[in-house]
Amino acid sequence: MTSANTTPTVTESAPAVRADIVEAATRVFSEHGYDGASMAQIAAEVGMRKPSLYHHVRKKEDLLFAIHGQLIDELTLETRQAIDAAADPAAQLAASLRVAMTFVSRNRDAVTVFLQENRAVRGERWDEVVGKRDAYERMVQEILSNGAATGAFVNIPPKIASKAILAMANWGYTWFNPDGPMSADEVADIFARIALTGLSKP
Amino acid sequence: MTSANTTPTVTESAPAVRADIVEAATRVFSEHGYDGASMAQIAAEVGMRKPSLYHHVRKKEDLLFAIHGQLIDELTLETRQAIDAAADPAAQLAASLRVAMTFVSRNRDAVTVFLQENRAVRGERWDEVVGKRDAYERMVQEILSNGAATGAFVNIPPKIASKAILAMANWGYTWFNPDGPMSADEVADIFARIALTGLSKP
DNA sequence: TTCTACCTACCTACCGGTAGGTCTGTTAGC
DNA sequence: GCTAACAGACCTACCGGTAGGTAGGTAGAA
Repeated sequence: MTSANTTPTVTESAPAVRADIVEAATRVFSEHGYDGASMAQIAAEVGMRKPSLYHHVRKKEDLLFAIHGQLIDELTLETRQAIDAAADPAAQLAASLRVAMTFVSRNRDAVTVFLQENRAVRGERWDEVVGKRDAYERMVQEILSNGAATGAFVNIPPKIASKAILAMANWGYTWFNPDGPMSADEVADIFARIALTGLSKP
Repeated sequence: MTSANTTPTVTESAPAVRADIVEAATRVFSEHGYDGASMAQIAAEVGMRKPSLYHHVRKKEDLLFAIHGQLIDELTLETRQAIDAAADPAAQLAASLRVAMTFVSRNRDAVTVFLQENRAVRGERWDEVVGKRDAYERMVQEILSNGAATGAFVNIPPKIASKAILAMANWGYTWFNPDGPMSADEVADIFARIALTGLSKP
């Protein structure tokens, strides 16, 4: 049994097919952008005609919504687990960066869509996703303020510092190549080194 | 007399009007994305009808091209000057970050287009822009390898480290608000602190 | 029979871009 | 100084094409 939708915005149907469609949409959106992609392209990727898509999906926007929701849920879960398993703020920060970087590496297309196609992410319908996105960022901010409280980190506004740290991992979607010379873990360790040393007290 | 174009890819006409159009396109592309934006919207922003636009611009793509070219030229120039005016690698790195961050702050729309709309940036026509973009990044990489050579910085692959550093500034386009509580300079100084400490030897 | 999953055919809206005309200010010839 | 030609800048009307989405039908499984 595949996972049920948290918000069933879409006509229920064979969940496996729907997952295939979302996956195909992820690839097509990533390559052509949300506006540049056509439903016909997505349909072709799944091996059906455009109108058949509408048997499983109500609107084009639903696909974008599904991609965003799925991604932020998975990333939040993985990060939460990594944080809980780490001993102190420094280890938590390193673990979060590692999760983020490997996540970007493993889900390049989805991350590309998530970070690049948020123009359409507006209005009531999206508040849920935006809220989760903020909650994710708050997890990182909390590590930073805990670290500042215990004296592990220098006293820098967590809202700004979190931007710097997440930027490193997020930006990976523009350049990181999983088949390149370095693994996501190796890159993450370098970034963690910069971040941890950069935030440590002199 | 206003400045002549470095590459006259577009029908010459009153240069001031053309500049207005590029500026309008920057706003509209930034808000709706390249594919989501229409020539009619851009025309309306300048106060004319769509067909009149084509008196000044040959194709929609020319506008994107103009935005990219203009931005990378300005950013490169400003960064070059800042680097040349700084004494040592550490100061150069801080200065570059400051230039990048204030640039993002001053040209949010253009930077948004530059960083977000590069799907269409392919083919012969764009090689020039891509080359300049790489050259910009190489400037930063050089600071890092110089710093590693003089012993100011720890020995981290400059290609990776430059990604981390540029990420901080670039990512600013997604969140930084010039009317917010902190100035671009203040944020840049924080980032520089993280980067410099993060790269310094233990 | 009824439901699911798919199809062909089609609708409306809008896109980038063109054709071709008009208005206006500048210049040339007398 | 007057007029005729010209060119730049803009317009309305329109084209071919494609987009998202719908109508309505069919084949097969239960």
